[in-house]
Amino acid sequence: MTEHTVDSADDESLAETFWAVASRLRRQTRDSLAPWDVTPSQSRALGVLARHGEVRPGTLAEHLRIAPRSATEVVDDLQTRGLVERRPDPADRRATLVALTEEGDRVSTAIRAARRAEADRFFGHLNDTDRAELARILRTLRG
Amino acid sequence: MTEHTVDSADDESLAETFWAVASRLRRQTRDSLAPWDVTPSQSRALGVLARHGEVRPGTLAEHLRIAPRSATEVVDDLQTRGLVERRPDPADRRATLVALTEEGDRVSTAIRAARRAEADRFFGHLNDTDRAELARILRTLRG
DNA sequence: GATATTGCTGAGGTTACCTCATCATGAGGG
DNA sequence: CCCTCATGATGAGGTAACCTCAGCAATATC
Repeated sequence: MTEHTVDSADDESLAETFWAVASRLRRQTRDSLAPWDVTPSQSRALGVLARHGEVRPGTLAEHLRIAPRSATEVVDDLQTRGLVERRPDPADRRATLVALTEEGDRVSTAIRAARRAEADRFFGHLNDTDRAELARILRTLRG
Repeated sequence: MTEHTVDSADDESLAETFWAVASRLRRQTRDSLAPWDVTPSQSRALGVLARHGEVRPGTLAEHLRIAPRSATEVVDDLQTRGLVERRPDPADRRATLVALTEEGDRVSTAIRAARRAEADRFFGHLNDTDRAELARILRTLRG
């Protein structure tokens, strides 16, 4: 078994604590996505597609705030998993449109529910007051 | 400039706000580390070494909450940059001790100051009460 | 029509992690 | 004293999620 020998004593900065929490949340998210064999970044892309319908890879990249080339990659992965399909953009023959398949639509709906449950579990360790405080403070920091 | 913020369209969940803050902080941290050509994970390791003095790779891993093998890697990188050195542990011939070099000590001190300034800038928007609250809440979430 | 721009993707790189296998050393039992 | 098991570090090899740069079409602009 692992022992909790982590710095709880010394003056860990706020930023460090923040990152520790972030990495825990990231791992939990990953785990909660495991049943669908979908990575977090794929799930984010599915979310955009569910909200916006068919979009070009470039547009997807903007929504995800990543480079266009990286969007191509995510789309590749989703396509091999049969969750999205590419079709030519009738308006511009250079462009492609990416859309959810039926399966992709099902999975994206299921994931949305799972993610909400997962967030509840994670932040559920807090009482209502703390959760509200955290939300308020984070909104201040978001800028 | 490129960070994984979730599409900020609808449904502002706690998790989404959290990640929005995370990406802002991450970018700022990266920028503030640039002058020393040290990655965030290396800087975290330097921090642990500065606080704890010489430690074994395995102990370092515990503090950083990463696998022992990954600590070996971070130490490798810091060693090629001349910021740390390995020496045999006199108490156990299987083990190695990792310690800051003089240069590593200088750099880690400089980084510490820069990070504090950066954190002040980032978390400085909060008053003392909120900062304390945030720290407390994050510590309960860290697990 | 020549030129610049846009949209996508191939090639190849980076960071920060991971697991599994190996090897030396150390600790405890018989 | 030997045998077995646990432990510390590391080699080998892998993954996710990004990146840049180059190149090729197709479109827009002048």
